[in-house]
Amino acid sequence: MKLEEEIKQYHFQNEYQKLMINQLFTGKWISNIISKHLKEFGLTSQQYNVLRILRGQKENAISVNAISDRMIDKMSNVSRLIDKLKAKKLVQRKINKEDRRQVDIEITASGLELIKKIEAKEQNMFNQLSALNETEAKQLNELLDKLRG
Amino acid sequence: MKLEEEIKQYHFQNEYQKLMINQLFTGKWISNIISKHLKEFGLTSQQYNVLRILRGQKENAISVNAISDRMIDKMSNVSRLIDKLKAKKLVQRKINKEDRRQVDIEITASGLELIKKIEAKEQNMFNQLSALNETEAKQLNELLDKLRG
DNA sequence: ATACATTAAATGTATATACATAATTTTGGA
DNA sequence: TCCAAAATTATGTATATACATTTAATGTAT
Repeated sequence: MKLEEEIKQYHFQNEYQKLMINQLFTGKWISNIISKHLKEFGLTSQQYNVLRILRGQKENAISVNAISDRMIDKMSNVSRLIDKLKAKKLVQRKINKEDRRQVDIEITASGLELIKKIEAKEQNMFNQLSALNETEAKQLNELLDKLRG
Repeated sequence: MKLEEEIKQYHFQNEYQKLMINQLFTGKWISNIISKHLKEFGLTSQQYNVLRILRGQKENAISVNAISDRMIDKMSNVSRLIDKLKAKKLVQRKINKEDRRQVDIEITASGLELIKKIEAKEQNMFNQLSALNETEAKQLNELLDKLRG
């Protein structure tokens, strides 16, 4: 639905104001799609993001800071996010021997399994974006990158 | 900066996965710009959104539900949002006489003043989007609308 | 070697949010 | 008319988030 109908606002100061609002709205829209998808697996989108980052590191454990650097939403308290994942036995902590301030995090076998299960149903999620064809999706990606300068 | 650098992820399953991530990232980016701008005025972006909706209604008070319908982020508890605005004397509540379930909300004079102050500095915020020219901004708006179907 | 600054992670705390439930009023059908 | 369903707003509660502070380890300049 057009933004105007979604929020019942039919006039904007300029194209940039509309863009801000549209971007906020669409970000929230995507975020809801993802949250719903992850709900049946008991994960938040932040937690899933961390799990995927850890998997991307293969065998190498990675510091809390490095996780934060790679997150889509660079929130301040990755520590507590790790707590949650650890409680579910999806990750484990290891003190780094070279720098004992640093705590390295590693995904567990059951963490890897969970990601697989989630990915098996992921196509359903992508299908919700199919109003755009691939060329348009690419074009949108480029405009978003450019927007952020 | 390109998404790849921002989150240090250089491979995506497909253009749609990248789009989801890019959209989340950019939504958060905009949201931060707005929050920072509003911080000096002591408002959250949700509160500001409500104030602007109320101003848009001119003289007419408007129900809590109608506010929710018009919000960018259609959150469940507008009631408590109104509490906060009322505590700052930016809005007031009025029981509707035709339907006593309904509570109509009205912006106060000082609410209107505050919006004016905020808007006076708004151009600074739009300037942060100036990496896109107006044609591109329009194109982006169209793609976002189309994405949501 | 010591003092001071910096870094990494964790914690405290206030506020925000999601989601379920309640309280009140209105609506609409038997 | 009366009663169940729906609508509207408010509240309870658990969790998430933002932001400041703390703790511990390391780096650096003298």
